[in-house]
Amino acid sequence: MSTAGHTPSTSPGPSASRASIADVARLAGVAPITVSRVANGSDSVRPDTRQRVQAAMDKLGYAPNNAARALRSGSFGAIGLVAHRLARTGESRTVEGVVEAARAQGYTVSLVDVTAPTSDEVTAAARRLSHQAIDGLIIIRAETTTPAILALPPRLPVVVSDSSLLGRHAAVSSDQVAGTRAAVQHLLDLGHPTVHHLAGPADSSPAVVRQETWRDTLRAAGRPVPAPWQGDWTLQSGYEAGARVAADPEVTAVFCANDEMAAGLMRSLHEQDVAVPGEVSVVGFDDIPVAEYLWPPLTTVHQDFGRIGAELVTMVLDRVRGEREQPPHHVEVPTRFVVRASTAPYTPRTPAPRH
Amino acid sequence: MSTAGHTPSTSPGPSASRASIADVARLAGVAPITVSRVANGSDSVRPDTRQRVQAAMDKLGYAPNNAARALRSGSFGAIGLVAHRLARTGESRTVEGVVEAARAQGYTVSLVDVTAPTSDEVTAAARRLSHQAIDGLIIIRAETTTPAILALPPRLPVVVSDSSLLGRHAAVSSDQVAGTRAAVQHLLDLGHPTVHHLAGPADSSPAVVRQETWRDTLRAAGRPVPAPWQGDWTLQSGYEAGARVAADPEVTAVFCANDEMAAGLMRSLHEQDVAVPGEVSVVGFDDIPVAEYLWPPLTTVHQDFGRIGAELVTMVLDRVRGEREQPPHHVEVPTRFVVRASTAPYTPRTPAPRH
DNA sequence: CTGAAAGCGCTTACAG
DNA sequence: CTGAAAGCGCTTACAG
Repeated sequence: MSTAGHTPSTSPGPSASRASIADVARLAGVAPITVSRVANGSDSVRPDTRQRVQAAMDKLGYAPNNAARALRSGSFGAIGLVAHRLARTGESRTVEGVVEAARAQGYTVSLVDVTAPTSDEVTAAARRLSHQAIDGLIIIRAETTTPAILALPPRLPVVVSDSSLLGRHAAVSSDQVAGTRAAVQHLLDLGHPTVHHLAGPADSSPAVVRQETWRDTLRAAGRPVPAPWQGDWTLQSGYEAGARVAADPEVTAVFCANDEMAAGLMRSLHEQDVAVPGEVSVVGFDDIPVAEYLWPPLTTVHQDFGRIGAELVTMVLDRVRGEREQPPHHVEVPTRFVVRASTAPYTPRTPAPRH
Repeated sequence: MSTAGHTPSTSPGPSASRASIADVARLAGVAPITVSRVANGSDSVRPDTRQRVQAAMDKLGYAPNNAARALRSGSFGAIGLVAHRLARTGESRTVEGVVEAARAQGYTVSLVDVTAPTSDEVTAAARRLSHQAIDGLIIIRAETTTPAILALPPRLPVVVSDSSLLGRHAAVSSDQVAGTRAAVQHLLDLGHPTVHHLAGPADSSPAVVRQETWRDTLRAAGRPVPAPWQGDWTLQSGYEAGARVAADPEVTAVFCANDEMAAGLMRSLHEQDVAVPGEVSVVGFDDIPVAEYLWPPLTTVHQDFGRIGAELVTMVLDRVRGEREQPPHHVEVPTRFVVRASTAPYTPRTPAPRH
């Protein structure tokens, strides 16, 4: 390792001190504005001039200073992104979708996370980002159910992926209602007398939508609505719910508000020798990559997070480029119900306790 | 929804047109420089002046223009981050660690992804980011085994989390060697005659390190070294390897280069009625959140991605703040071997094919 | 503790 | 097709 930095640091490519537009202009024998035109791909430069400037840029390793460019032009080539707990599957896949779509449009993404999805935190994060020189802002899953008023910088185009802010901001969200309905109906069609629900946190708007739709679907079918169990999205909370499922032989079908809780639940049932799907059918939500490889493979509602990310970018850049402010509108990305092996036709459970 | 935008858009907080430092100075009756000092928290402002300026800033909803600030001061308050396939567990957890640590230091993160971790792609991404006005650059897992020369902008502090660039750039990485050794030794200690290996892609440097260490550990113990199987990190490739494991009764212990492949492998073995760990012990690498909730719970090597992210930020900001260029150094984050239920003492497998 | 002047590096009008 | 001038909004020296 000590042999590494041996040769003097004259790197092969760009020169050591950062070249400015004036340096390039001097070397090429033109005015700075001409360099600017070449750097920005303007048509109105003679081919030989362009070539001379290009050669000078290459020789000096010129890279335009984006701060200066942004200061003058008012456009930054960057989209701000506020996220919460971004290592979670849905979040990270959405971020990936945003970053890929942004790159395709020539934008980078400025990322800030919040420790809690409260409107204060989100507002502070947005403000920090707007200081960072961004053209538009995407907020991923503020998730709060209180329709918070975000005190965002004026004139900053904003798009959110949280349905709780619908009507107030432009939004992109999954069609949770259709997905939930398909999941619950699937279990009813298999003959289960009713469907139990392991819910997400009560302050999460997607969790609330899923719970309400589960309840409405049962009611529409004239089935009893059991009290839902309260989870918090984590594998651990699904695991803990397993004890209650195992203990109650009336429970033969469980709709979980996400795949992680379904995975935790299934593991708990395995440990207690309750057969899935022989005795209890389990359905998840999200279709995380591992869902297909759980044991048994999980029946779930697929969300297309990548497309949500791409739609968010499309919407925010539409607003960045559009002259006038557009009315808040809403794009709903379809979900897809995926039947695998964690659900089976109803059979009554043997009420005897096991060990 | 049509009732939403009813009240005229005089938002309660900031005024409609963006206020500059001159506007604030005029309102507060001070010079622009004084506003600058207040905005930057300088000590040398009298409390009453500060208060007057603060009031004016609040009234006008003033937010400093970061482009102008950056242009003048040469500091941008942003760290560039190049990532590949960032929705994967290790990547997204590392990104989260980076973003959290950066926020704690008052920095935002400018994120760009590459479609392939080649040196050309990474170089192009770094160049795009350097145009974006960043103070330093973090490259997550370039992953290539060819010690590529990245043509990075001069004077830009760079830290990578790829051990293949060690000695060339400052780096943070997991202690893969210790983790792998612990995993293989654990299986040998359980009495298995040898340990098979489901490897990661050959062009990935962590995959190569894990494979080499697996081989060295077997050799050091005087055990035969079976030909490794080739995977590609995906659940699917683990699942496919399952057919070979099931078909060969000599295989009683498999060290997988990551948890996803281990999960795919275990599902395949379940389907073929090969008992885990009764007949085949399985070990993974990474300790993804679901690992503990797989069936059976997966024995694996825990990597602390969050800490890797934090160390990356510490190192790059050290270089941003330091006057002189420091010699490339290397931080190795410890791994931790976690024994769960997918491994068991050796028993010979029944060679007969089943049902 | 406060300020007048200069300039960071670029691009927007305006000329020619 | 090319350029001289002005200025985007801030902060760095330098005074006082």
